[in-house]
Amino acid sequence: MPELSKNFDFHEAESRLYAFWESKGYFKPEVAPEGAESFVIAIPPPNVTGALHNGHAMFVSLEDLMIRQARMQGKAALWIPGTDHAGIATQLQMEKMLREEGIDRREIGREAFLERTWAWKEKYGGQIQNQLRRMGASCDWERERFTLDEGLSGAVTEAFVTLYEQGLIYRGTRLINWSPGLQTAVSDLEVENKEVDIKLYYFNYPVEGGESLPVATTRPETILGDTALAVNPNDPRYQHLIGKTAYVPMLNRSIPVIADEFVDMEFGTGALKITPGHDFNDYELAQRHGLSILNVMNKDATINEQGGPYAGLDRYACREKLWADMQAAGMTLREEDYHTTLPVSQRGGEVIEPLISEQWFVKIQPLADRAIAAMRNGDIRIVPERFEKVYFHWLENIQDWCISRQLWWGHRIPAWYHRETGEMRVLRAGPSDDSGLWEQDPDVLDTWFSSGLWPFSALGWPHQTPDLSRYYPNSVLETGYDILFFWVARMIMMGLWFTGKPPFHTVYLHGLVRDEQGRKMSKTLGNVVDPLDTMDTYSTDALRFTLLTGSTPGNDMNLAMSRVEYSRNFGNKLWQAARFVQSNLGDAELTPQRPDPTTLDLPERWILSHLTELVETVDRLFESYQYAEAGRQILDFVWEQFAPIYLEVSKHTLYSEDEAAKTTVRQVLVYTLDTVLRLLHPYMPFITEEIWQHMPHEGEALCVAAWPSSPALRDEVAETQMSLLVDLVQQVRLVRNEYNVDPGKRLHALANPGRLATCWRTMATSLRGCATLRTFG
RNA sequence: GGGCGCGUAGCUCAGUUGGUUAGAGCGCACGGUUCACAUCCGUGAGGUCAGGGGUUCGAGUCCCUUCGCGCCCA
Repeated sequence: MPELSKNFDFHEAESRLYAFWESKGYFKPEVAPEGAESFVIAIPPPNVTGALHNGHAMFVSLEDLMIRQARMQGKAALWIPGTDHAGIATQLQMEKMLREEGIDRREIGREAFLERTWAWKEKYGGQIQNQLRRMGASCDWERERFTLDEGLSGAVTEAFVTLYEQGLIYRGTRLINWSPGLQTAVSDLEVENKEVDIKLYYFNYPVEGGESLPVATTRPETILGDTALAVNPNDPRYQHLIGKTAYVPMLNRSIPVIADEFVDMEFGTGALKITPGHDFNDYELAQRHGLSILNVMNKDATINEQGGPYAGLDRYACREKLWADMQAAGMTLREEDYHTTLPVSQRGGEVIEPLISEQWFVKIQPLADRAIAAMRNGDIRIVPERFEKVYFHWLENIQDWCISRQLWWGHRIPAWYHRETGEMRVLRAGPSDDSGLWEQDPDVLDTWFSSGLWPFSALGWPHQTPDLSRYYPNSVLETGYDILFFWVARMIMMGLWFTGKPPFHTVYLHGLVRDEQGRKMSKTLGNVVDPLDTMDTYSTDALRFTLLTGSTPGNDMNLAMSRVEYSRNFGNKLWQAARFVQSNLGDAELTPQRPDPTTLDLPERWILSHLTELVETVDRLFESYQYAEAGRQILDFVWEQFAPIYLEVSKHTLYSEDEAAKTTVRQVLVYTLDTVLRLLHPYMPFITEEIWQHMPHEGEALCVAAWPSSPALRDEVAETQMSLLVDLVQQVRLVRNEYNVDPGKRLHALANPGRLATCWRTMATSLRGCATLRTFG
């Protein structure tokens, strides 16, 4: 067996070992015995345009840990890799690149745009996969999928048409969230609320008979779309105006004054202008009262012809001009500073405009009901549990899902319209007649519609493939809590609906990776830590171990480089311990078998007792997903017990002439190190594999070696006796320190061991070594 | 407005059925070059576990409350 080098050259080893594993097919579930229980994770598919960031590093570390442990347990472990076409994100990136060439996408048209995007994807879309490989991700790359590939597109069509046939997808004209920057509808979830300081504008709304009603608004431009005024029926101030006619400022359009209890008498002036075409509350109120709905805005948020003289103005320009005109007309009262939240686009950041528009929706309640039930009856659970409450709250108050997007990059909606008759058909295969009169809906689907199918579409659904029957349902779904609604809840809804089974039994949610001060990493703040740099400096194993031991489920983690450095140092400690073991094995043929308990002396009984405890603790912690604590326990064992105590004590025997004792100690060293390497492999796959290959081992690779079972060598007597000895060493060191004795100087020590005399006598030599004593007795 | 999380040493974090004297790393101070490791070893300083109240033989841990920070939902 070649000697271990003085230090671990991780740069060289990482790529070599990864290539070795992959070429051997270890990442494929087929390495497990036929009929083995399966363990399946579908990767949260990164954006195809993406580059590795710490969020990816976190999920890779966790999922690879789970997969590697399952593989070692003999399960058919399958981690399905893939990428997401990420509609909006990718299209924006492509548009930007075109702009840099001076091209507007509309100039080249849809076909050419898609062609270029595909070409770009083929050329550059692969970098994230290679970065996942660098992280050590043991995915089955032969099963890699892309959400826009043929199979998955088929799944999307099947899902869409099925829901349509079931009456759960409909097309309708409704008030939706419109992103003027992206020029598309977005779902509720893609709208974020941002706190802002703006103005609240007070003015007099003219009412018939020369009267007026004072009203306040934050968006004066919406006045143009008012179709009613509302007051609270119990408000004595405005009783006399109910039922009268008011006149829209500057347009003089007649609108009614109505009464509705919804109006808050305390807020503003206690009177409300109703703009059903541009406000969700007003829209509902208008439905209740049968008010007309007026749209005064174009898709680019300029005012349309309904705005009369203001037509063509941008919404904010209109706000100023209209207000100025009203001031000139003496209708305004005052402007107040006002703190509130505004809806902004998750992607573009611009203010979202509620707009009346014809879109496709999923009638989601029936799907949500099943998703609620599956969580309630325990078919699915979330780690940590508290997120179940969040999940229930969202599903119990869910709104229909707007799934159409006015983009080009995505799954085109499988609906066709007849140019002449206007007839619409929703079809799996497109119109059968080639009259050329059928035109496909130009819109594409929300990216999350296809991601929602991922756990089964990635396995071949709707076809009953062998993979689908073998690996669905998946086992665990691991991702960040920030996409619990976007992705997790939707996978559960879709999975239950289309397959009748929960797509996985456990959802593990991790937190955000923040910078050392707990700030979100962002390019503008300049505090982004590139995991590729971290791996270059400290190794992949160090980054993984840090992420895995530094975070608890559902909680954010502040990533401190000092911790990564410490993890790197831990790897070195393990490496050096392995070098010591290796260099003291002699010529004997050894295997990593459990040592024969009858041959063991105190130190051996002691270390194996702690090893027993470690294996059992790690197992228990793994079962409850406490990977951080488990990792720290392994580190503690190596750094507090195995290396500083057992290795030191073992020298006494190893450097002696007692061949039988030497064989026992070597056996214990090999066995203990082997067990530690197995436990640690899911955390630090590279360094553990490298050491393992250089130690006596059975089998081809640690990657596919068996997960350790408990040696069942707990020995409390040995633990107690040994800890007394360890204390003794510590006391001697303390005394030396206190009296400033040269650490190299050998001392004479006297002790009265009482009934521990025998035990102490056997240990005398070891103790002399640890405490640098000349004599001890 | 409703819900959730966090607050433990200067900094980053552990501490999951309540149980000895609250732990670790980094940093700091002091001391160490022979035989695995300076990516190391030894010794040490440093904490009203955010504040207050309660339950208990016993609370960092459970309950109530206040304050601060953050997140989600409306």
